[in-house]
Amino acid sequence: MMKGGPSQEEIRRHNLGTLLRFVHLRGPASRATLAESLGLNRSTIMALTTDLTTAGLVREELPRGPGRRAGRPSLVVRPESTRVYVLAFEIGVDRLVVARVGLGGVVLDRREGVRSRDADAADLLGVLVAGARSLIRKAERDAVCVGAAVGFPGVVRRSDDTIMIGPNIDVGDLRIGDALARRLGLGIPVSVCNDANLGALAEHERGAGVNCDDLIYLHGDVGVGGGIIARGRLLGGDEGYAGEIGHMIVNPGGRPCACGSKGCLEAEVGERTLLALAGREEVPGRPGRDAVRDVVASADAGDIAAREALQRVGTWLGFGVANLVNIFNPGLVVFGGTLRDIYLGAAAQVRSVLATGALAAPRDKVKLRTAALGDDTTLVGAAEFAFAEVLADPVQVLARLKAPEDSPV
Amino acid sequence: MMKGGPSQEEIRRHNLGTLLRFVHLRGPASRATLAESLGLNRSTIMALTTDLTTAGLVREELPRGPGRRAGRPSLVVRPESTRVYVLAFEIGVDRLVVARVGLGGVVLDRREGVRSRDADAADLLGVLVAGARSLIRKAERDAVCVGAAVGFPGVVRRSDDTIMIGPNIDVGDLRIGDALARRLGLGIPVSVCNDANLGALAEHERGAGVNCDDLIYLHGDVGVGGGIIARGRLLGGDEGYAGEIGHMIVNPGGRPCACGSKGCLEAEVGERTLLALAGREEVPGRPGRDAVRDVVASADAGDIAAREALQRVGTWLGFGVANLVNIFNPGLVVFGGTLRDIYLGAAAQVRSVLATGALAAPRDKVKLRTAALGDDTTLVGAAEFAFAEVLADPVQVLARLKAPEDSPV
DNA sequence: TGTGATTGTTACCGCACGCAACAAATTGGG
DNA sequence: CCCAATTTGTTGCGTGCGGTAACAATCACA
Repeated sequence: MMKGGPSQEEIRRHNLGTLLRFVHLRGPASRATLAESLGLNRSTIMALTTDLTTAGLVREELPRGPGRRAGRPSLVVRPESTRVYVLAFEIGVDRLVVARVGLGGVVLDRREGVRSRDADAADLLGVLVAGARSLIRKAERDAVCVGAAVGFPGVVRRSDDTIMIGPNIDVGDLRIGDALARRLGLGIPVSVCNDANLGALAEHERGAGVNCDDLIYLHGDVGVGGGIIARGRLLGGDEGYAGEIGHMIVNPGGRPCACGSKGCLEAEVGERTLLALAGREEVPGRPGRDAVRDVVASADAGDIAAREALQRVGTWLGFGVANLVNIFNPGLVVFGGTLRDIYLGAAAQVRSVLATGALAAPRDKVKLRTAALGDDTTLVGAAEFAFAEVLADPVQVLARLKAPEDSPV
Repeated sequence: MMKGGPSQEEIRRHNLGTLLRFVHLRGPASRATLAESLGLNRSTIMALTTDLTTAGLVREELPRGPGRRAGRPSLVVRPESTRVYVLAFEIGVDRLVVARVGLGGVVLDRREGVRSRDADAADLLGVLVAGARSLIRKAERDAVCVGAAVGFPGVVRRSDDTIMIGPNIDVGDLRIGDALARRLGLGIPVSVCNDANLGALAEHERGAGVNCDDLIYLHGDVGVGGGIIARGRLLGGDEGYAGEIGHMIVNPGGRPCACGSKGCLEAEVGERTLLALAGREEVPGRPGRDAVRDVVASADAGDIAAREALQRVGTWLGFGVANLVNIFNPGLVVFGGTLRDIYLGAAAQVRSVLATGALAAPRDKVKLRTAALGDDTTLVGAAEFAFAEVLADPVQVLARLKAPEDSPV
């Protein structure tokens, strides 16, 4: 049923993780604040911060400037942002990004490049590896990489990080996580995760949903993806495929979708459909994002075709959101990627459909927002995903990384 | 952020709860089995069982008959099924049920009655209270009631158990949980929960989904409801409304639904629609369940209209399931209530639509099953819901119940 | 009847956290 | 400039929980 090991070690692990996560997500905090927030004793907080300091994960400093209250000033615990970092990769349909993200969520350095839609897997890997190496080279001498993750626009199996479908990027049978890990040679695994799932994670932890434990993130690119945060955690489902909201059938018998079905949300509100409805041609080599923005701008400027296209797309988006609201009762729905622009251009229509299509009770309190992290949702999500292991067991993970010669596993 | 209290007590609570839950769900088990399954030491298991025995929650006995292996026979820990029980209420559209369910999940005693569809809230409460009192009277002298819960076919807010909508049962502004608790006078709160949510819980813990931590339960009655189990826990959403799958719009612009929208799953596959499509009239006073069974039987016997009605309903059900599979990636979808009969009569159609409407990856391993608990899903779920508190903190809850005069809270 | 195997029982140990007392650092007032 | 009040760092000690090990109890089998 379950194996827990000695439970006292688990308490310690849990408390170390909670403390580290606190300063990672909410920034530097005084020991007093930590004791208050975590509900732990002063002495316990000291023991924990001492451990983390020894491990090199946090630093304790005297607060600068004059304290506002009387009494001995409390030591400020801050994450070692420059010494502890992860590699975050984003594989987009139109771009490739690699970033070095420090503990605390600071993007220390990044490399970004466009990607032509017919480039193959080998090109892709080469660019990512070269970018990562260059980032690592520029890092400080004593910096430690504690994780790495890739955001990918496709269906990814959780058990072995295998890409099952990559509708807009062909990677064949390649396990890009393993391939990247091998070629980087850092001795750390590279996770692969669906881009919209990562977006949900990012918006939940650092974006529009920091105060909401039940939210849905909808991401538009060439396709439409989604991620669900339930009870504060990303929903994976039985094999990690959960969140493929883009293939919810909102219009049975509607427009054909790349997945083989008809009337999927993706088929009705995707970039290509919007352009077609607005009477525009897809320009090869031009990022879809710009084209979508252009349609929204034209609609604002009075273009009838663009306006009708947006309204039509907004209607189907509204049906999709209504269904999600009924099924999940989220506190928040976040629109990212091209859906951000589409929502901004069709909010009234979306809300109108939602008003008739969703039950009053779950509809009453749900908020609709655009992604607060802009175009970095996937990247930030990948970084958070990569940090997950360290946050779950800070000391052990760091001990393993610092003595790679000794213990084989 | 969080308050945990002394962490060691939490460990104890957790282990006591885990042990009690084990024998509650999987039946009597030897100490040796428990030690193995929970990953705890013999001595720890002894300490835990001693606590639970003292509290009167379990009993330890020498195993009957000859043991099969050599060595000293291990004491068997079994739940005190007759001494510790909960009250489970089911408010159905056509029936009312009260049951006394013992720890371990045994239905010790029950009272069931039909309910006319125009009965009001006062009648309803009267019947339930009378039934419960009669059950309590017949119980043993030293039996302890440790919880109570009601399954209700409507939208229920979690924070205060208020019924927001009861489409087929009018209870006005009445908070039936509080009302029941007051009239029973047992000093224990009575929870109220959506019936299909409870069905999901029941099928997960004692039905078709015991080995599946990500499943969806679909329940058909007059309306259609649902419940989602994700990572082994019931999904509630922001306010507890999650699971209103019956109001997912599968057919935009389709049949009008009681909720005001059109083309909801409930409107397309509900009892009334099936009867209408099959050319049958609703007979006042006749339980819908029988009418649905009759249609399925007729279809099997060759009735063309019934067959076409089933096929049509099966198509929409298939679209609904396909969407759920794409969004959640469940390992299992369970059909209960009238949907059990409908699925049995239209399985081929449902699977056919699922095959084209869901992505290959999540579709590949999902299983479709009928409810293993038959018509008792809601009742069993209510019992499990009522047991939740004792299982979370066995000793404290029992201590509170045994000394109600002393501590005010 | 004796032997090996398995488990119940008990005393003891390590560990994590809370508590309380004391030292240190700061603010503010006389 | 000094002192009281306040807040926090630091340290030693106590409590409680689970693990370990040794011994006693009970079974199957030869």
